[in-house]
Amino acid sequence: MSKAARTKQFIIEKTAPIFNTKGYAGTSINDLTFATGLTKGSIYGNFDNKDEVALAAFDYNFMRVNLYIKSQMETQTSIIGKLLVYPQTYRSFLKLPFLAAGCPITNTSTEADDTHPLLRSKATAAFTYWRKTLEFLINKGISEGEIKADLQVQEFISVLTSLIQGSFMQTKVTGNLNALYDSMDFLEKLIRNIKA
Amino acid sequence: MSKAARTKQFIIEKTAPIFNTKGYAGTSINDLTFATGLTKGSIYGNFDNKDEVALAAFDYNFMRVNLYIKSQMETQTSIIGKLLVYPQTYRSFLKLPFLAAGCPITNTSTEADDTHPLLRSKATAAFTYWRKTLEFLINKGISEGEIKADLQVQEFISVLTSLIQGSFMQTKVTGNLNALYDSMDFLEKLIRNIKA
DNA sequence: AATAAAATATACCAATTGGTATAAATATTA
DNA sequence: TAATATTTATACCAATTGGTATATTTTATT
Repeated sequence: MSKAARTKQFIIEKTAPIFNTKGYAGTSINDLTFATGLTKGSIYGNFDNKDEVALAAFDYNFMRVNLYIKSQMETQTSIIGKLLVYPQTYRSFLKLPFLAAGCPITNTSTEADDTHPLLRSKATAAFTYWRKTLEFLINKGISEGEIKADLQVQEFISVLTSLIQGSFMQTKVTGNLNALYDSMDFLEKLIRNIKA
Repeated sequence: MSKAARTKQFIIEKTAPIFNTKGYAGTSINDLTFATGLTKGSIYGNFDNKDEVALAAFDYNFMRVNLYIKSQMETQTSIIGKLLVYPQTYRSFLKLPFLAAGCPITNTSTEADDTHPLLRSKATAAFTYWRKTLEFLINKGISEGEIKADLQVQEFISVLTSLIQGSFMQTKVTGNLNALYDSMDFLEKLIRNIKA
């Protein structure tokens, strides 16, 4: 790994939480120099513009959530067990630094949907990826006989993702954990209920 | 209504959609003059600063959604019918100008949760109000025998609000209506299912 | 160790940011 | 209608915005 690649990575890691917290419009180049301890020249030597840093930061934020979920799933053998990782992860978001500032998909979606096409397409791709992952898991569960064959897969996926995004956002802003816990309780019942 | 009051109202009405679309940090004073056709002096003559316009704009955006829901509920006699107004409203968001740029609560929540205490408390209050409204309706339904007496009211409210917020946001950013329709189908089943 | 290449810091740029003082125009009231 | 109060426009402010040219330092190669 060259020095340049390492610095680039360093900039991404240090600035990703800033973008997730303050948003794209709310984050200035000065914020980036402050977070990294580097100068403007150094940042513009590694990235063409603010956009590029923001896009890389989103990828990084999304990847961190993803890797965590994946690693937790590996500790589970059943499909139901793997699906339960989602409510369990978001339930404990306060202990997870990459979720403390909010879900990067939610944050990016609401800001970028009408303002920033590039970030928006990143957020859209993240949803697509998430849904594909769920689809693959559930279909596997169905073909292996663990999950009910008559499950309405797409509806189930929509409900799961909506419950997570909606309840997490609500709890983040109100500071009241109940909305999150209630919804995750409900989601866990839903997941256990699709068992064949 | 004095000229000043009318101008103030005019500024709020014209700028509210801008704040809802671009967010607080993404909206400049210039955007406000552009949207209103007024000059900076005129805006600062009616508001102390950008914050005040933003807060008034949020109130206005929230009120519009609220009034619409309320008016739709008045066409319904049963509590179940009134509850069904929520999924029906969000389902048809494309036809509703005040929801086309996204739900003001969601947009404000995700931007302000870690950055803007005043806006954040507005968003929190909006959630509290929404939940109280639901609580009142459901408890009325229970006492009148229309709704199951053993319903877990708080959990139901959390699930309802989360499904709406999460699915609407997802559909807004991906442009795919299915996530919204799926979740609203599911929510409608949930609502019909709490009938005594 | 010398040289070429890459990375970083400094100093700058025009444009835009939120905000203000003041003058001109418009409403309101006596 | 005249006087007063309010509302709006103009012109300005310092600070910050994203970005760049260039000089200096650091890294990699021979």
